[in-house]
Amino acid sequence: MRLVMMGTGTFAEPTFEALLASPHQVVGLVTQPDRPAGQERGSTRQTGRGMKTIAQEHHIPVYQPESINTPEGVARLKEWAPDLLVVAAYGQILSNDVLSVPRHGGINVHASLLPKYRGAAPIAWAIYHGETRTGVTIIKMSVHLDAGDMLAQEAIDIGPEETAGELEARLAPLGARLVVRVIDQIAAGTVQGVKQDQALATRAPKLTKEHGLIDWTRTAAQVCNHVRAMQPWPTAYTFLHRAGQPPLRVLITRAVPFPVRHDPSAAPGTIFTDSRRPGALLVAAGLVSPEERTVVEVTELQPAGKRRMAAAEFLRGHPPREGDHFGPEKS
RNA sequence: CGCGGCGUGGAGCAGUGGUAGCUCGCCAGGCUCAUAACCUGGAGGUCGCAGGUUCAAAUCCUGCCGCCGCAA
Repeated sequence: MRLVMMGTGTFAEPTFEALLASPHQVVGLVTQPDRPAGQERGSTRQTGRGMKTIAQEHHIPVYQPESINTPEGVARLKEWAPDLLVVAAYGQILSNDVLSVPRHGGINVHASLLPKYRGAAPIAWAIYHGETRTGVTIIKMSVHLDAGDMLAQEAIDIGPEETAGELEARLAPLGARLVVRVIDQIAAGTVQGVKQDQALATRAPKLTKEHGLIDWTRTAAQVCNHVRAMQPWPTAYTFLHRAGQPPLRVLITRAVPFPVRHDPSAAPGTIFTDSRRPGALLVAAGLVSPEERTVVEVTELQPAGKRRMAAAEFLRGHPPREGDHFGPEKS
């Protein structure tokens, strides 16, 4: 079959490479336009090789429209005369006109166990809500977001300390395997779809920076899920409040629940240490019962303008004083 | 020329014109049944680099290099 790949980012790469390795013919790549890429900064942010680079290595034509849902976009797709669109983390909703171009329409690789977590950030929201199991679903695309019939699904466990970035890295190859299987079935005419149960559908909206703000009144487990879910982007953050000093923005990059029973009268966000845990930065979190307040151990963080550091290092320069606490910018 | 923060002994920080300091680590010794323990002594910095202002600069000014955050 003649395939057009539509996708952006590291999640799409394994799928793209699997298509290229398959007997099917990849006739084009549609990906997001190049955004003005900031300065190179030594740090190795680029985990993937880039969809565009992969396409060029295989001499696949690339199309990067601001919107694919224009007459021009549809025309370009028609020129490629695809039998099927394969979509993974493309970032644009496809119009009916676009989906009507190929005779088999489009299929989407979605990183959740649909119908749960429909939307742009299924991995992060699954972790945020404390799920212990998630997976990949291949769906027939329809005009309604992530609501089409399910063509294949496979589940995996989520590690107790696994971040969204780590989980994505495991889900991407899983999706690539599934999608190739589904394409073979479509080609053979043996594919079978299963309707989604609308009643079980939940939303996983696109993340923004504001989603990173930590609410210390939630329980320790919830705060830690939040931290994992926001990693590596947009990253959980809070503000360090000290007497006589302006709030210091602090990114929290790793945190685990610390199983101690803690004084319920201590306010959420209060910073303290414990002799049983030398070098540990502990933060009071929300109540789980009137008698028990849970505690978060922050193990890695990044103060504004500084590099990422272990909690023990941070404590040397910021020894906790009475009244120091984490919280929103104003408190 | 997108905006901003920062570069001070091995680590993290304070110090904004006048003898370079704190916490941790390290070395030596002491104390203790014991403790992220405590006590004593010690090593380790040309305060990113180069100019300038000044009697005097980590501290003010200019340029450069490097690191980081935001915005994309």
